[in-house]
Amino acid sequence: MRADAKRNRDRIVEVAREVFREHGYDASLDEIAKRAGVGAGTLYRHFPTRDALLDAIMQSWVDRVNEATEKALAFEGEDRELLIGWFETYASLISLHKGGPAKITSAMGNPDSPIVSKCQVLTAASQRVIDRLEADGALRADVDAVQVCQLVGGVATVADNADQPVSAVRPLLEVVADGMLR
Amino acid sequence: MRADAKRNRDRIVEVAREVFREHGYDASLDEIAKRAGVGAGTLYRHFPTRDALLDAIMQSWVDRVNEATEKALAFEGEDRELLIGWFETYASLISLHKGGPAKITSAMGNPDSPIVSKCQVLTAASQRVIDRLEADGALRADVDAVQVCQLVGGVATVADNADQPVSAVRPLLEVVADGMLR
DNA sequence: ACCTGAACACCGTTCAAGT
DNA sequence: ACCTGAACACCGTTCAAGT
Repeated sequence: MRADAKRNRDRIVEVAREVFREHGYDASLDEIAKRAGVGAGTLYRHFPTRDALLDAIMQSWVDRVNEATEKALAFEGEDRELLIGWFETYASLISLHKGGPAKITSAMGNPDSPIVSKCQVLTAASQRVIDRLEADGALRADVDAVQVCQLVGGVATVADNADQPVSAVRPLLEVVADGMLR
Repeated sequence: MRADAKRNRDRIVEVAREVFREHGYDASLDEIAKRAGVGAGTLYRHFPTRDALLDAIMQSWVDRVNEATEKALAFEGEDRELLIGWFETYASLISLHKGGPAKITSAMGNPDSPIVSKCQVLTAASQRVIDRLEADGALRADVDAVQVCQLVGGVATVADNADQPVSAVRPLLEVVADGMLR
């Protein structure tokens, strides 16, 4: 890739992150191009779809997911608290910007989504939490990681749609946790 | 209201119901006007916002909610089955068209929403189911109707976003039910 | 009083011309 | 090889003119 192409690409991703945070996932791509100082065609050349741009944005976000997972697993205390804590972390992680929770959760379990690899990072993280609880014998046998991601994603979507912080839906997360635990 | 105005209004609602079912809640309002055989301005005169049109569509839908509630309450069997059955019914009721679950669920508990009255119909219905279960002593004390609507609405939104039928998310509804029951 | 539809604004997407 | 930005298409919304 040519140096100027790489520079443009990086700049677009950086600006997109900013604009998505400000205006949500439905933000104007034209504004992103303008703020990045490139023509509209350049944006489309690098990212043929809106989702491709989202995928690029989430590249650096993977590190944060892994960090948060380690932190959750290091928690020493009651299983219920661990689980609810992870739910809150998970919900926050997918609340990158308005429209994010719905976008990510609907991609969950869909192998054709342009952001599959990012969903896998999330399901893998949830799987690790589940494994830890399963080892404690604290879990009902029939829950899998994708279901957990969908459920918590659904709750996060509720909060996002209502323009409320994740903390506002904590009672819902507690119900979900209780439904999963023995 | 003049006779021709009423005729136009009714026609718009009827067509909107059809078009929303076909193309989801984001369908083009222009297409609705065209199919209804009215000018774009006429649609805007009767329904200044997209939500006002949705509210009108849901007018007749209220009867269906009440019917379904009676049917759910008439169920004789285990509490768990009753609750899961109601969840499935609820999820189907708010899946009027693509985008419906998110729209309705985000309006839940927001007094300024243009479709508040419709949300109240839903929460009242859920409250009746909750009351029945509470009388049986089957419920955890700390669940209210709005929370139930939000949780089940969140699950319905997951199904809707992934273009899947309500039946596909039944395992998630079971987890929610188990979280609510003693 | 109500309706029509042209006009405007806005945004996504493409592509010919330029470097 | 990559970029630009004008051009096109599409849709929401308004409003002057018509009945």
